[in-house]
Amino acid sequence: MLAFMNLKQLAKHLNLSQTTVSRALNGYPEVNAETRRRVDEVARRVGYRPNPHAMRLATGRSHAIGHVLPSDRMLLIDPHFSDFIAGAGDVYSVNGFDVMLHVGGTEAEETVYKRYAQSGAVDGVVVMGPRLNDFRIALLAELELPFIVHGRAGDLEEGYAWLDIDNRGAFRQATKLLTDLGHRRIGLINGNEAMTFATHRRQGYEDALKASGLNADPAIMTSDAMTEENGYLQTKRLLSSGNRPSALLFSSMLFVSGAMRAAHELDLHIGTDVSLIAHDDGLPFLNAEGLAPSLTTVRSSIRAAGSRVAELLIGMINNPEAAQPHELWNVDLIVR
Amino acid sequence: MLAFMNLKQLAKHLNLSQTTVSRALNGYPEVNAETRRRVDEVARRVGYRPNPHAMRLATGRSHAIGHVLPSDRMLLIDPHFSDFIAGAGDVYSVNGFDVMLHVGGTEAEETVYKRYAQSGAVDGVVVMGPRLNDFRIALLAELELPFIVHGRAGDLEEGYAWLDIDNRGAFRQATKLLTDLGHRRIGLINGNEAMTFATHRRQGYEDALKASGLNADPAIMTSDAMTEENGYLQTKRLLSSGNRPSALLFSSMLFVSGAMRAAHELDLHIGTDVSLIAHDDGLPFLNAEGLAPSLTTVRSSIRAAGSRVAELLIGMINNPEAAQPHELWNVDLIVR
DNA sequence: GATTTTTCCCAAAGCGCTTTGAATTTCTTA
DNA sequence: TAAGAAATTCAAAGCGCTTTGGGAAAAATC
Repeated sequence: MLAFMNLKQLAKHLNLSQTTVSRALNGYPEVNAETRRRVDEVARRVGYRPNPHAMRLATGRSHAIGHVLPSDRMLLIDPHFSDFIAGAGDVYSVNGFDVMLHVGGTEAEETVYKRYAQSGAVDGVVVMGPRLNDFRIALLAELELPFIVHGRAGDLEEGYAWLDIDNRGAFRQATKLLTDLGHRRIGLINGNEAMTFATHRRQGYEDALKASGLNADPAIMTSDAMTEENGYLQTKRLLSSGNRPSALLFSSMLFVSGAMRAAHELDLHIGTDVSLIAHDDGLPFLNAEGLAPSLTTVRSSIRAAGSRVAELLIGMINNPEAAQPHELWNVDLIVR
Repeated sequence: MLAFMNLKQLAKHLNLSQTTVSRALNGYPEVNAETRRRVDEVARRVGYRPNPHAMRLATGRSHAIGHVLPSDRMLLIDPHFSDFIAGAGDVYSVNGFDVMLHVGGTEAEETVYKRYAQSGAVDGVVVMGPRLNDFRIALLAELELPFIVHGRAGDLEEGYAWLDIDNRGAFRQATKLLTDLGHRRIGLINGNEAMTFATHRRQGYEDALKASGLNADPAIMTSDAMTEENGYLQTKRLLSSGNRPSALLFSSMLFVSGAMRAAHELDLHIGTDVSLIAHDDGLPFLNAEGLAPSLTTVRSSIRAAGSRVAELLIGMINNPEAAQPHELWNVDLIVR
């Protein structure tokens, strides 16, 4: 069992030239069907694997996708990330792509992208957690490195590929559901509004309030990192204020964990004293269905988004001429 | 500004041979100090970056570390993972290593490791979430791919490098604290015991019970994926049983979220009706300090473990002759 | 001053793959 | 049946770097 055979040896073994073997293996047309069969069979039998570094050097393609996580703490550690990458990773590996992950460190994020572009270390990158006017978009466009954004950079929708969920629509719907139920004072516990998804959610919320002739009250709108603790703190603050909201809208299930804790502490009953609706990314360790009283959610699997983003990016890499994909996903309002 | 200059061009630009330039850049001794200075300076000025693929092909070293996540769902999506990798990633990037992440997909885990070993795609790998007699350890040893295990494979402690926390000691201590306080019936909500860390924790728990002349009662010991929902379900089950435990021990803060929900629902007051102690991995989105009533924990930062594991592995790669590192970390019992 | 060392640098040979350009062989067509 | 076309195959030239095996110049030794 010659585990570490290289092309040259394999070719000799087959009494063929490297050229022919290489072509046979890579599916080029100019090779006899019978020859190809032989090559494939022997290659499989001896367990031949082309050396990826040599392949990369020769082709200039790396068959790797870059994910760069800002050194900025909050995004990095975000559990939403691991679920996204779980979805994407699946697609990558099926398509023979590796993931190059870059986390924090001293090297500036910008430098990492430049290095990637210059060296061909990756064939493309995924931009996660875009901000308003995110600098990465301009940078990557200039570097001519194929990339796709999970989310959008503010209102900018052209000039780059993206996949986003309709955060604005989702929160509009959710808020409308509450106003239709008669709620007049609805709090919003949002994620950090430096991120566009949070901005969009606030806009949806405001849309719906306005449609009902209500004004958004900044006193009951918050914008913070999505942690259990912040969910607790903000909920407690809002629910213990004099003019307390009768319903709360959350940008993450992580908030909800904390919120329930706060509600219980204040002896407020969820569903009667205060209504809760949350955005549910489908994080597997935090299941909305399991909550009692069951929670109404706007649900969109972040994992599914990861898969699709990966597919789209691979498509862009394989076919650079095609138009930049833009996908806006509807979000399911699940009334419970 | 010639951003995409290669060695040849750089050498010509400097009126030197590629050899000399390469050596100057890589810190070899046989080059004149002044020459080296010139090379360094010009290289920096023109922004020269060696092509990593060429480098890898020539040296056979990839400057990348592999992390392979089993397709098995529960580990993969585990938020503990993202915090571990956050710690490791920092160290990698400081040392010029990339992370190769492989997630699920159709390719068998074993095949991935073989491919890595054969092709030199990575210089080493990190094994996460080891199980009793984990097959990866034998495999990687046979493949002669440097690797380090975060945790241990059951009682096997030799023959591979590892870093683990003293789970057994931690749970022994935590349990002892409870028995010292007079608790006689203590429940254990553990992670999946296929993982060694969970087994170790149970053993520590049993050690302490035995030391107090108590018997472990399987009826109040559970072993499940560490999710909020399981924490809720198991806590509810245990606390609504006839002979309910007066204290509960949790393997994860995720469990605790659910547990608090369950306790509130049952109208049991935490701290008086039932005492809680949990293992706290220091996940940033789930802060034990923020909990009220504040929670006693055995705490060990999974992120710090990630950093240290990365350091150790890089050390092993740079110095293959050295002895395999074994590190057992004490866990802090934080009484609140 | 001649010889040996040391210092510094270079040309050229890989690393293992893809791809170009050309050479065979086989098949068509006139 | 000879010439042109099509089908296959090959030798060789890269891709951009490291590293081996010398050499020339400078320094040290006798």
